[in-house]
Amino acid sequence: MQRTGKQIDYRDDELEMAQFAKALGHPVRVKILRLLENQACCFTGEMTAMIPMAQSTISQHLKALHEAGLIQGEINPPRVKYCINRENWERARELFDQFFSDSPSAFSC
Amino acid sequence: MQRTGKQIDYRDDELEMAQFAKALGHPVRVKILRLLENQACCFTGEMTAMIPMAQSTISQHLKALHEAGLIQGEINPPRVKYCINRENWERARELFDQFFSDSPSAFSC
DNA sequence: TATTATTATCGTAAATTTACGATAAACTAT
DNA sequence: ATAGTTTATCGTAAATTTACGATAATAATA
Repeated sequence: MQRTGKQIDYRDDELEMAQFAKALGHPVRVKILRLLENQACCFTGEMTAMIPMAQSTISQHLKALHEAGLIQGEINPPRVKYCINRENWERARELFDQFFSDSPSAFSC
Repeated sequence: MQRTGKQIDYRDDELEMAQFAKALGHPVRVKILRLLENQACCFTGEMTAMIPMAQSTISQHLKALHEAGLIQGEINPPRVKYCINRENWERARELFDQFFSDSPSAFSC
């Protein structure tokens, strides 16, 4: 909560990882990304039709994914077409891949 | 928040993904896992020495990682030796790998 | 201009997360 | 038994997240 002045020196990739992971840390956001991955839909409305949640809540989750950089929106009035952000998606893949594979020695502890 | 009776039918792997991701969703937990990955340390005390956070806070984060299944603790009185949980680590790797690589078509949207 | 359709934002309440210090618990060693 | 060491848990306060309904914003269309 950062109530003290103490600052922890995180590495850039630690912060990046955590940010991407945080965005993936809710099942509905995972579901949304899967839908976009499979091109099952792209417009916000299609998601709100498939997921029984208030439209405002979906929009909020889309915002979170957008702010994390995992998706991008293209205005196509009056609708918005969402897509996966190719560049950051690759970056996230890279980070997770490195993170999980980087450590053959870790299990002998 | 689940204040309504509405239940969303998440797939098992969506829930699993989200849970692992949530555990990875804080930089200090990423750092802790990296330390364990690199075998830079194993005992709780070594982490509290390296990370300028209250011992109770570190312990709380360790609990979160433990509950997510990413680490396991072995009591070695009066200390506790933490290690990465091999089985779940593999599972997480698999899930993230699938998730990120499963979709060559997603970018043409 | 008024209407319609789609999406974002606002205001909110409840739940959860995060951080801390203090304390308890568990086990050794004296 | 007592003291010391290490770690978990408790109690807490502040921040953030999550969900909702209501409303605003935007642009096409009638």
